[in-house]
Amino acid sequence: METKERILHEALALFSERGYDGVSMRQIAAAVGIQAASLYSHYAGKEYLFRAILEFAQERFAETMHSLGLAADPDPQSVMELKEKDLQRISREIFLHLLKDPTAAALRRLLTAEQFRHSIAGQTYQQLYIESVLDSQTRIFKAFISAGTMRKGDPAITALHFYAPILLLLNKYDRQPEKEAKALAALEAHVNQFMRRYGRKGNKE
Amino acid sequence: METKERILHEALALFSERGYDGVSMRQIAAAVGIQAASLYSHYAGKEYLFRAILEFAQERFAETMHSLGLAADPDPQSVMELKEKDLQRISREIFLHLLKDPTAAALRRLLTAEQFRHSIAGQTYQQLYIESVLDSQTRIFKAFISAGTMRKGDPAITALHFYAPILLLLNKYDRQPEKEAKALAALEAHVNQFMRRYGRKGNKE
DNA sequence: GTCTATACGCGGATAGAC
DNA sequence: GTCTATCCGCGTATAGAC
Repeated sequence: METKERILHEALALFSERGYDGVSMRQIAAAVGIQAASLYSHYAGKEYLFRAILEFAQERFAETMHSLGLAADPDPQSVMELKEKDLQRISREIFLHLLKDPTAAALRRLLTAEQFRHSIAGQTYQQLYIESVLDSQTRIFKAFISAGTMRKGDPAITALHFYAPILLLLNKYDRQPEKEAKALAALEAHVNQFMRRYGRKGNKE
Repeated sequence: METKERILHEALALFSERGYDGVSMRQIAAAVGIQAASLYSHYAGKEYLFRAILEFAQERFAETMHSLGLAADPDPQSVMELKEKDLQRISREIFLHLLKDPTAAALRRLLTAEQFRHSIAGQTYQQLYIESVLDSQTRIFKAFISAGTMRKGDPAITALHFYAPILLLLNKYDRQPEKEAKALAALEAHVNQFMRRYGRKGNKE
């Protein structure tokens, strides 16, 4: 990996643990194994390094969503082909990814922590972890409702009901890595109860 | 207000905007109108001041919950007397309080931002904004389900379905104070759809 | 591109007078 | 309890040699 990339990853790891102001350029350089002055050959300053991390976050997030079949600009056809069981798979995959993938978890923590201090970080956090996911889910549920797979209801609120608990569980189990099994059980219980309440078959209850 | 209290409130306001490491003791002193050295007559150091804020957060939160009829250690009788319509009122009141009350909003933002850096802040965040609320709501829904007011289902998951969207909406509209009306409309739509899905009368759909 | 050396301000904190 | 004065380390960043 090139030095510039190594700097970005080491900085991300440190920032996500101690915050932007809690990490010095010297410490980042030490983690990379170079002198602090050398960082300035790659990034014009600490702020520029931080912005590069924000851009990296957006790229990574888009890639992840795409690989899970949740592109920001999806093929309408592919949305129609999604089934209810895909929701179980997708929610589980996205949950584990955001919880355990070191880079994804570091980015999420960093954006969460810095959202109020740097307006760009706030916008990025909002865009990635709230709006883009809700939009994506809203499209899916709209298709489900049209197709009769799900009960009628505002698709945006339905997406909120599906996604918000996932985000809260992520938050809750973030600091308790030893309870991963419990986290997954809670996630599954959430999705199951959601299906019973929102799915067509749920009316039998 | 005593100097010690003024220090705590000014520090809270500054920390919540710029973070713990983003605010110096000199800046806090300037906001209060004294010299930095004088702060040490009230708090032994920056860390001690921060911990005092965390303790204050717990007290304030408990008071707020109590005034909304959501004590941490509730009278079982009072829980039974809650009605469905109380949910609308409570959710609206707690939402507006956490969103707009300056002290409550500052505490929430500060704890959100610092949760990964100071383990005590992380515990406090988790305790206040996740566990205590979910526990409280779980008790209420358990009572509702027993009383037949609500459909059967895991009360803990039901609480998750009720509270998680509120927390997400709080997060979403935190940086958009001009959209308060929209935020309240979304909150009401959430609670309404929740009622239709979970309430007894919802079966008619 | 990386190094050493260095500039210079600001950080938390303390001493001691009033 | 508040002030002035001060300590000293660490922060970001630059200059210039290799």
